Amino acid sequence: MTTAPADDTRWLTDEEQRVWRAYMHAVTLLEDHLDRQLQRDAGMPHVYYGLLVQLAEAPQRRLRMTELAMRAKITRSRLSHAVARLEQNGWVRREDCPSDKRGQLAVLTDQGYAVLSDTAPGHVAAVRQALFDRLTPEQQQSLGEIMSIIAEGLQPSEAGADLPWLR
Amino acid sequence: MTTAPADDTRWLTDEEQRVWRAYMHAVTLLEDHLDRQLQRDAGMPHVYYGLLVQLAEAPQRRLRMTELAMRAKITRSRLSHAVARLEQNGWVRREDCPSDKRGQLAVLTDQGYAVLSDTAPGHVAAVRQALFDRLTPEQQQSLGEIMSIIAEGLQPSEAGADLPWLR
DNA sequence: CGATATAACTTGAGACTTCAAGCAAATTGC
DNA sequence: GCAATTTGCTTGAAGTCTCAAGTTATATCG
Repeated sequence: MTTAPADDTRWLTDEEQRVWRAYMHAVTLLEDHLDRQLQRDAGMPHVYYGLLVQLAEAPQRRLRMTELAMRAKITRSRLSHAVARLEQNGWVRREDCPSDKRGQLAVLTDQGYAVLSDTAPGHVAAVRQALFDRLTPEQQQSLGEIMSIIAEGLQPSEAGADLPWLR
Repeated sequence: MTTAPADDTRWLTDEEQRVWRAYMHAVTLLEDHLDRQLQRDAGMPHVYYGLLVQLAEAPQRRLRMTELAMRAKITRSRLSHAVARLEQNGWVRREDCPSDKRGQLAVLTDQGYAVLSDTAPGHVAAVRQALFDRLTPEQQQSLGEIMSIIAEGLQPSEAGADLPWLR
């Protein structure tokens, strides 16, 4: 005779299930919501918008490709394609890196900066309406702590994720 | 003379910025992480996996397309494409709805169920490792409450989002 | 009943992402 | 110094998602 296979999997409890589903629902709904908002008002998806924001904050409004990819938590490959598109829009420009001939700098153009200025208020409003306006200060703080923990755990002190050999 | 344009935008405070960025980082890192985990171990992205889970839980392991789309928080269109792919894998099958000739049922096949059985433990482990194992019970509860609030606010008591006229 | 509107779902094209592979420049290690 | 490795970034193809438009069936209503 055979014995039933041992199920030593620690399945999620009912309560954990509820938390996990609420998380998934909120996250997908919110990302969809912001994607639509920005596609409509700024003509680009949320990720691309985030790239412009990073550039706007950087000194000289420029960043090395790899640095930008790490800050935005996306792969280099994805960034390459994204910048190509943003370049076509005239919102970003590429420049050769003076110190490293392999390197490329993504530079926010004046036009790109203008788009950002025009659309940022609407975007902030959307974020407020969906998130901050609905949470108490305690919840906001709690959310920040929790998300920091999760993010930290997922970063092998690395962001590229283009690098399969790490992990 | 002209006056400077009034900036009545309620920008995010530094603290709000921190929360918002932590949120974005955690969410993108986690989704990427699970997408890779499932692509590697189950041969499908996270969303598709979620569809199989929904079907597995449904009575008769079948669901109307629209119902499935709502539960998974995706558009009907996206679901159509997804089911087409899952059908090719032999994990889902379409059936005509007996009561409504327009309707379609997505049915989880035995093969689909098997894939789920095989890969669920690994996936649960990944979720635990990334999320639950890192949070205190209080934080887990807090996360559940916060995410429920956000999700609720984003659902016009509707999930389709395919429906521009709502909104 | 018949016209009109609505609902369920699909389709195709274009945009975006991923993955593996590729190229060139910089770095490492004898 | 130079071969081997690593780093920085790009590319193309295949997969996925969005958006608008299309089809068929049901519901509404005068």
